[in-house]
Amino acid sequence: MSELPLPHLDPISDRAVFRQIADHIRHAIETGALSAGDKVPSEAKLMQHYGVARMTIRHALQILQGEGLTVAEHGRGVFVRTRPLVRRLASDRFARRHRDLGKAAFIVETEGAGGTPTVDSIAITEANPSPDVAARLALDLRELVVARTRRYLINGQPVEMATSYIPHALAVGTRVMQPDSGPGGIYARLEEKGHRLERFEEEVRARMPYRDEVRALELAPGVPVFHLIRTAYAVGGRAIEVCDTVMSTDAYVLTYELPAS
Amino acid sequence: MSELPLPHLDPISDRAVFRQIADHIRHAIETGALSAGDKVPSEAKLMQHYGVARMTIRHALQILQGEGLTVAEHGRGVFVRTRPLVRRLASDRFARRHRDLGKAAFIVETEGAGGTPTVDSIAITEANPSPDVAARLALDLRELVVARTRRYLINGQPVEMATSYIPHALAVGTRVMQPDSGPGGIYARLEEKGHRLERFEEEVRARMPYRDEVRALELAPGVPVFHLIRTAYAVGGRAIEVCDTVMSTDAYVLTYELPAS
DNA sequence: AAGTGGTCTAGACCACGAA
DNA sequence: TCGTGGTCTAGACCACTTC
Repeated sequence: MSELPLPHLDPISDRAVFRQIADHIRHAIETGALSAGDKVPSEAKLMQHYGVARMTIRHALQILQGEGLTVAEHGRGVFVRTRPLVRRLASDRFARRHRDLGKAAFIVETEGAGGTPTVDSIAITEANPSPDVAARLALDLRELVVARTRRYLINGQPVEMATSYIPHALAVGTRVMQPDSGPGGIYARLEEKGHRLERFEEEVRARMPYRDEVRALELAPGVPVFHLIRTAYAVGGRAIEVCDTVMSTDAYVLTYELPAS
Repeated sequence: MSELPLPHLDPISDRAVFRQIADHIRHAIETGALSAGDKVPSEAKLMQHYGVARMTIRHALQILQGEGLTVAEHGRGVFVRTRPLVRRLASDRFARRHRDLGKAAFIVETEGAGGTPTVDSIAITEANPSPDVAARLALDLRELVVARTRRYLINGQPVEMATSYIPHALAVGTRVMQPDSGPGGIYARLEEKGHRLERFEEEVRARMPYRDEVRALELAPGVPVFHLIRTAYAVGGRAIEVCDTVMSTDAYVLTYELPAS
């Protein structure tokens, strides 16, 4: 406690004790008295400092963890969270000129930013579409779609999980159904087959992650996820792919260009 | 408990008891056995059903609340959260054709969706820009900017808080500095002054809200916020406005159009 | 072994809401 | 008044990390 001067409880305030304690620690983080990676005083020390029961201290720490300000590490202590490398996604990231390089966009961008990219958990299946996917692709529920799932990592840290759905009729006989879809990715394969891409529509939501997302993205408590649903339209207006993506909001800033006219 | 059949604890599992209980209730919500607005069994009933201490039940309920699945109402009970009216923001929402109507975009859109729009907490101040705003507007830190802050509500429910920053030199002698900026809003005023808008750049982040945002937007626990920073560029490339917006992720889906070429 | 957080108990008193 | 959730206590035992 000698390192971190914390105030004492205000006996007059009707603010709950655990909230006051959370306020003190939050303030220390916001002012920089505790900075990223620093250890928060242990529960035992905080109990002694404030003269309250352990559950009260734990409640306060839980508030901060829910706000995404701290992480607890079993047996080591509670630490101020460090922010990972942030990846900026530009709205022209699917422009054709970025696709002719022969390398996937994710690889190029990550290496350009000085990180080491990895892609794993690649699974390719054929199944009937969900009602939502079917509606977006203007398909019947009994038609087949190819689902390509993969997980993206930067410096070994998972940041994004994505599943693409492509009508089976468009995928047959192409590398779309193989783990390595070839230079330029599946968009290049679809364009080779005569489906020239015209535009994409992207829906952006944010929410707290589900349990399996917490596991797959190794999310810290209190970190929301972006949920993107992108539909690719070919010239003529036909939807030829839907991509459903969940990404850590810690690792991404999305940027878009909006027209004025 | 007769209404909601919950399983009992698995004595073999090494999954923590409070997690198992949270799993059961979450499953009931996901399968629709409990739907939006329904009351979760009271703590007392859950204690009896599972034969555990009250703190264990509370811990389980806290997990669900942190996931944004439930809300507790003091003296009434714990309820499955209801989703509010969702507003979809299109990427052409600042196109000039939407501005010539004489009404603010927010009003038109909300009325079109059958809601009642309100704008309050309007504050207009002059001050030096923050380093971030100054950089985006290519201003010196000693120059003045006009800050317009307002809060938007739908059916009395706050959904969005926004602050616009405009270089003082562009705002003098216009209604930009008055609470009612006139038909078409501040963009129309800036264009009248000869600053024809060319494009907007929007940065999208998501995170857990700060305390003051929880208050101002009346956010339920476990609901993240979108944080948008939009910069407006005039023909010639000059940045003429920065708008900083915090919105409930519950109330919004953002949609963007991406070019393929 | 010592220190840390993770889980759980069995109570207490309080504040709020509905009847 | 009664049932509800909100706060808090004072312990217990366990699992993990560091030394």
